[in-house]
Amino acid sequence: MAGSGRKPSSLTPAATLPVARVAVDVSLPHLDRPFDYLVAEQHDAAAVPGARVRVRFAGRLVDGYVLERTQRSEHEGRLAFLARATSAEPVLSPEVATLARAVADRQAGVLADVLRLAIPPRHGATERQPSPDPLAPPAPPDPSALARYVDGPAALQALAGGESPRLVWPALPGGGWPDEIAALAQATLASGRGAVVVVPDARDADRLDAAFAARLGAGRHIVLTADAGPAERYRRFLAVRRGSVQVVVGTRAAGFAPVHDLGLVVIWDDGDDLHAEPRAPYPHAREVLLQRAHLTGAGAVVGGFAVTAEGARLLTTGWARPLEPDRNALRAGAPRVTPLGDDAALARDPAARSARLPTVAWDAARAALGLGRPVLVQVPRRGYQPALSCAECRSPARCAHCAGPLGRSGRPDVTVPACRWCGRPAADWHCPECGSARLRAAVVGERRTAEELGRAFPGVPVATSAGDRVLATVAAEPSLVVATPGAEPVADGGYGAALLLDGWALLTRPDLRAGEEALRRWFNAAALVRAGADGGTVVVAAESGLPAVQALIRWAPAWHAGRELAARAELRFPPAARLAALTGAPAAVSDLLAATDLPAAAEVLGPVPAPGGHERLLVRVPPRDGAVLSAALKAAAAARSARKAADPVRVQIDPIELL
DNA sequence: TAAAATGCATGT
DNA sequence: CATGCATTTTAC
Repeated sequence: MAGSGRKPSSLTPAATLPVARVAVDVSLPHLDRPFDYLVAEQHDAAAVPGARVRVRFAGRLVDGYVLERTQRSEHEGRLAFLARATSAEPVLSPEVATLARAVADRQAGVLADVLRLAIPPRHGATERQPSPDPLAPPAPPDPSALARYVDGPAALQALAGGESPRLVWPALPGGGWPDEIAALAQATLASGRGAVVVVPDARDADRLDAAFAARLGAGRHIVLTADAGPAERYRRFLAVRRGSVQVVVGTRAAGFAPVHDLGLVVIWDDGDDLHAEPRAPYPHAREVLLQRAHLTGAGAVVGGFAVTAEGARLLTTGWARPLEPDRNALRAGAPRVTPLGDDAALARDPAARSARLPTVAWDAARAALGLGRPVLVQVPRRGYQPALSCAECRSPARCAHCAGPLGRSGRPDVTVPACRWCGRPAADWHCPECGSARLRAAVVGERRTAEELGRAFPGVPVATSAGDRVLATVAAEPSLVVATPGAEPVADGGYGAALLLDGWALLTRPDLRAGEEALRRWFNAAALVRAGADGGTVVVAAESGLPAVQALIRWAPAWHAGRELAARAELRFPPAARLAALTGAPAAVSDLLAATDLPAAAEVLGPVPAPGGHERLLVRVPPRDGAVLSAALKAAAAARSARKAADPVRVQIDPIELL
């Protein structure tokens, strides 16, 4: 102290609320809590709750957000001053701060990682520009906008009246859904509240953009997707945060959009795995939005042509109610569905063998083309991993111990199939459905469909839509449109027919959502086809006895979802259980597991080998223990990071891609 | 990446 | 067993 005067003496703390609680941008689990700093007079005005700041943390300068300003600190030691107040823009709203904390907790992850997903990078020049003035609330929509659903008009009236209905919405086929979502947002706006709508990809966001502009007029909604540049992205984010716009449409990160007075969250096609965030802590947009509705008391709509098992569970727990289609509207709108029968019949069909296009499908396509209408052909994507199923009845092969999917790591004649979850070999496997002991690998999709179709229908133009060359729309003219699932263009007036040729490749995929996922893709394609009364036909290359095929024929998504949920409950799969996947170096995984205070009901499956010399281990608990499990895993990870354990372990809650 | 805490060699 | 210097740890 006898030396030169030190810098704290040159700074004066702010007169009131001199302490800032700061969420520092540090991903270490044991440092995932607020840290207190003194606010110097010169930073007093800018360091408001929600503002970005820079602080000296363990020697280095890091970014952070002010969570709150307080008079005193609980911290025993000396407080450092904020190094600087980056800007006075309160980008982190209290509501989003609470949401991000809850999401981090559920995912056994760190707040800083969630905030990185929730808040776009700052763009200073943009921040200096004003955002537009907010518009007055619009008139509520005519309740008839949802007249095709039994309780649709009532739902709109409830939203307009400030209530918060929670709905699972099996959407009617056709192109009406973007306007129906726009009507839900309009009703919410009429109550003075805002809405957040999350869709799987930018193409769906574009469709909603058009529908919202048509229904709400200009300036009432904003699109938040990843593809805008940094300045534009920040400009739109600020317009939302400043309250200029109360309706947000976008992809998964838009689920965190800081909409003022949130009244409604909507997720469209929640079974699409694009809703699963690939970056830590791997939150799923549906879970983010449901958590948000829970925390804020906002309404929630889980919609899509298909219904997921998670959606069905919201109904069985009573958290949500169904928004049921009117029976007449369904009968009038759904296409006619023809299953192709078993594949023994296909094998005898010479047309199927030569052109790979069964006669039934060929006839349906020719009829539609004859009426001057386009035909959609859905083909599997390349690269499905072969999974094992019963050679007789095609049921997926499952482990007798934990019901995980069976796989084979090497040649069929030398290796024994083993469970991909717990690693147990399944040498004496027998099919629980039919008793057969023979296994077969899944059918792998073919790629030459477009050329072959061109030869089968000479003179008819063939377009493809897949991968990075995706078409948005096709004209109401005779053409063949070959598309992979998720890349189907919308046809003006609807397709005359759709041929769903990927039946077995979809149904025997190795993940536990195979049936649900196959049906979801079929529904999404079939919804683009004209109504049966208008000649619309869907041909599906799968056996009519399968529940997924039955659900398509009867257009009964909720029925299938209920069955799927029951099946998951039987097998103790999510959402009827909570799973945590721990992946990393073998020693690190066992170290983390040993440090975890597991709930009594926890079941440990594995470890099994994972790519890169890693191992993966699963922990399964009943749903009610989900929060306890996440907290225990987080605590164990914190203990590891505190003692500087080198190799990391990835923790994923209910990971979407369980092989 | 800065201060504090701890470790360690050196000289009495 | 102080002292000075190097290394490790903490994290406001």
